Amino acid sequence: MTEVKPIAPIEQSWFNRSVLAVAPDLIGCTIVRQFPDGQQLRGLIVETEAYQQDDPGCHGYRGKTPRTEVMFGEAGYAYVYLIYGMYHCLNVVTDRAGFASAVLIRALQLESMPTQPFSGKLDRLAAGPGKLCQVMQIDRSHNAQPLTLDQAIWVEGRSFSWQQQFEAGQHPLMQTTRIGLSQAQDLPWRWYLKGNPAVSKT
DNA sequence: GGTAGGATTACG
DNA sequence: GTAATCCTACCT
Repeated sequence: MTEVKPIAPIEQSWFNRSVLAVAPDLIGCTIVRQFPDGQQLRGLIVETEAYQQDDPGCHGYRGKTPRTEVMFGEAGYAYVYLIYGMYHCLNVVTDRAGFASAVLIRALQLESMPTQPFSGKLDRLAAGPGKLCQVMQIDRSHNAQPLTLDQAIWVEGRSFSWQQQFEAGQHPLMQTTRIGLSQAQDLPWRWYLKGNPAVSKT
């Protein structure tokens, strides 16, 4: 369950496991957004949620549709969808092809200030799934893209020092219920770093 | 072709 | 509490 590859970037096979194993393991990993001009924006993952096909809260619960098709495919791809007509959410597809599952990335701790004029404190700029897509400029054009090094978005594993701190108990990992659902609210499939300012309060 | 509702957020 | 805002899925 806590098998972690400290090698960056993460390989496709690492995502090809149960979403319930990948979602907590993604905490402490880094999302890297590379822009066409070569600039990078990097953020540590501090909050995730797991969704899978047999779960009524999952978009894939009622079968494959054009929107959810990527969730049914190979692991290691981005699933990006629009919510409430105004915000995008970034998910990482996990597990085997044919079984819909993905990790929703809910909050990042940014490593540096983005060049775009965003207001507010750095540690709150990527607090929430909609905000992190705004600040990282992620939208549906990134849907179904592989999260590999040559792409606009990829994921890097935990650094050695972070993993050491984690094992020393300096980053308490909490598990609780998911946010904003009208179904399956009771499943404890949300993970976050205790005390991190980017994590949702509720 | 019409429409209800949603894995959100900021503001009062 | 509620508005902003529009795609998706599910009807007819």
